[in-house]
Amino acid sequence: MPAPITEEQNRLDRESLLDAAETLFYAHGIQAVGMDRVREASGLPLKRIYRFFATKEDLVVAVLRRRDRRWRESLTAHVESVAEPRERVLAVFDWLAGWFAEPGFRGCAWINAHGELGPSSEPVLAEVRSHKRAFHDQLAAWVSATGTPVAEPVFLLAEGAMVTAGISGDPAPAAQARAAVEVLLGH
Amino acid sequence: MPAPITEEQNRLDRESLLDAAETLFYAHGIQAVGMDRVREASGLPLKRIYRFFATKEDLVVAVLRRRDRRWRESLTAHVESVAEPRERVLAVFDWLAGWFAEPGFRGCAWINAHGELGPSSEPVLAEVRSHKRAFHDQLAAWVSATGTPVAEPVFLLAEGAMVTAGISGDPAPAAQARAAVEVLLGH
DNA sequence: AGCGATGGAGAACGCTCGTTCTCAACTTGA
DNA sequence: TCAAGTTGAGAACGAGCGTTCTCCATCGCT
Repeated sequence: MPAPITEEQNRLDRESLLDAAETLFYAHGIQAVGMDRVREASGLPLKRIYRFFATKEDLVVAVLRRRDRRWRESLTAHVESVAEPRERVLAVFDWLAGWFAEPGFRGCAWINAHGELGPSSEPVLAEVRSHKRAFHDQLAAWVSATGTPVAEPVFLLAEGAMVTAGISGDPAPAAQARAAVEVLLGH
Repeated sequence: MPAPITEEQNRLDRESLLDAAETLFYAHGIQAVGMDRVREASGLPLKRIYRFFATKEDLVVAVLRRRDRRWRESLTAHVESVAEPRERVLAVFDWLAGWFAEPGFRGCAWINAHGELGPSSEPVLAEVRSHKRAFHDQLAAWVSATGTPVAEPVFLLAEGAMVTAGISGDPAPAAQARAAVEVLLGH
């Protein structure tokens, strides 16, 4: 064996690749970003990229999957740092407010991916549904801990806030949704 | 002048073109549908299509604009056939339920277009924002007639229902949002 | 030192897209 | 009837895509 690549280097490069692809896809849309731009941004040769992921579609799914893990971990960490069940549910919307206000925020990556590839890519559609179901179930668990059966409307308010903030560029929907959730949870 | 086309024929063909484009764009996504497929479905020569709309982007904007007019007219007709203000607001969600249950429903065309072209087409982005603002303002007027200051959460519930029904394919979010609106409007 | 396999850089391929062009057929006014 | 100009059908073009291939430098091993 001649000039191998260490297992550790492989892992680092794979993360760089996912970093570059995620940033580009989120900022410009998936279909608008060619594999050449991913190569340029990641610094990896095309050959290596296609050894990690056999097709662009595989790369897209991997990006969404990693983003899902990180997104829900970040949300969970924020929410579960609060003790009281009712406050926990409200903390979801505080976290959303922070997300919406981040520079470069362009809406929910999964809603956007659904709009772009939902009709044409079965694996991407499955990944989007999986993410939304996971978020729904997590949120429903937090809501149910308050003893108030309002999981569905709270979820719809969160989704409405995401899509509206994404389109308008205004983070205000997070606070508006939060206020409505306070009412639904009872005073 | 040799072989002209009547003004009336022009109008009919233009509508056929918009019909074909709207159906295809909505079903398969905008970027996934080439101008050749629009030509085939509309039966119009490419030359004529480009005389109506100089670019595909112009066609997309025209499709969204006509759909916006029809969509809001249909909603308004349904809602304003009801007299009582509170019932009017609830009628919005009945209308949404009917829409979500239509065969071929694939979510909100504007949310989808935003996901596809929001980052890359300024005219499409403007059209999406214009539609959402118009819907918001109309809905807010209906809500404000009830004397209850809950226009924003009602709008977010509607948006959340649209995006969730679009991704899941399940029309249930309309009824869930309706139930929450009943609570917000007071019993 | 030399062999052989591997990696990187990017050219190349096949395809599809949006858009434009060619050209024969046709309609109409003189 | 004839000339003129518009129309329709589709070929053609240039660009960009995802993906694969070529080629050379590089390294480990005997």
